[in-house]
Amino acid sequence: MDAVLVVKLSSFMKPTQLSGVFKDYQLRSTPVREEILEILIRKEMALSLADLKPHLSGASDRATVYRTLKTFLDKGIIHRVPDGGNTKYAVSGRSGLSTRDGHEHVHFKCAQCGLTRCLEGVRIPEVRLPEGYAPREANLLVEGLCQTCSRAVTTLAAV
Amino acid sequence: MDAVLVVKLSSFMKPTQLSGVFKDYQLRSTPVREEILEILIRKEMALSLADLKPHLSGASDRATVYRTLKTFLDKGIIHRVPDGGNTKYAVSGRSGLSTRDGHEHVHFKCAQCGLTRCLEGVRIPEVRLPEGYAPREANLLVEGLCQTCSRAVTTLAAV
DNA sequence: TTGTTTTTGCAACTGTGTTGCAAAAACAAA
DNA sequence: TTTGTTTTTGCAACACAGTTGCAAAAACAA
Ligand SMILES: [Mn+2]
Ligand SMILES: [Mn+2]
Ligand SMILES: [Zn+2]
Ligand SMILES: [Zn+2]
Repeated sequence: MDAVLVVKLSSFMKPTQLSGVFKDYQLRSTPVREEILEILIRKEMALSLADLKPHLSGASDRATVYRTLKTFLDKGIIHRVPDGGNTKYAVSGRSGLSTRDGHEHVHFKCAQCGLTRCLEGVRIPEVRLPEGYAPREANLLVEGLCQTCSRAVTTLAAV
Repeated sequence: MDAVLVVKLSSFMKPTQLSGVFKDYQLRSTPVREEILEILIRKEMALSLADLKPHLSGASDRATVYRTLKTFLDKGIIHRVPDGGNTKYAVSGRSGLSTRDGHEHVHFKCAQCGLTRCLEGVRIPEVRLPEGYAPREANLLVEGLCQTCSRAVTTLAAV
């Protein structure tokens, strides 16, 4: 881990600009990497391998995808989003700050539609631990209904 | 889910008393169930199937163990403890309250020794979510050094 | 274009968690 | 204690996650 480079990954970024990102991280620019990173950027949600697969253009091996994700993790391009099911992955914020950099945000999983999102604006509150515990990082997953699904419920109730 | 029965499961409970617990939950008392429950009670930490296995007296099928855990979950005897790795399980507090009952406590995973514990006294703080999100439950995992391991570090530094 | 280094695909493997089914065990009732 | 019913267990098979060794292919720097 060396990347002090703060690269902004936004969904407004053109495919052409993406290959430049890899140079910054000293990674070779390959079709698989570009495709995976683009999917993770466009879909603004955390994706598991299974979620990712249908978006991948046919030919790319599972092992390669896993290796790609691991590489992105190592470089801090993406972060893990544990949501109870299989591990999901999301790009490390528009700010370019990974979880390890202390930018620890809350994750929200919708019980209805199943989508998991980074709530980048919501910090994990401090907790007071018993004597002797030395915390280093924290992960807070909130489950419930997302905006879309809770609106649906409200609308339904109003009818 | 029906159990309003609040059964206290403590590590001071004798094996004989355990079989009584099952009756309260309308479960048949079997060797496998008694053994698994006893292990979960004695070890005061969250255990995965892999953690559990070496403590089981030889003959008990993986499928049976999983089914037993699921049964215990359904009855609220134990709760899931997601700690990033495989799912772990821990008895639902001395108070007999499961996570679903609103007694949501923090879990701590030690980066050194790998043990994951329920911090039953530490509640998960409320978080203010963006408009529209309707939270139902929350899970907070803190990683760092546990009491034992952080003490070891301190001691080492003092030498 | 060439040579070096990295990445990919394939295959094989470990481990988790689930399910159908028939035999065995638990229990309630006689 | 025996019997009959219901639940639990073990086995086998399965689907899927995630990892690794290795040789071929692709990326890149010179
Ligand atoms: Mn996130
Ligand atoms: Mn717990
Ligand atoms: Zn939703
Ligand atoms: Zn420790």
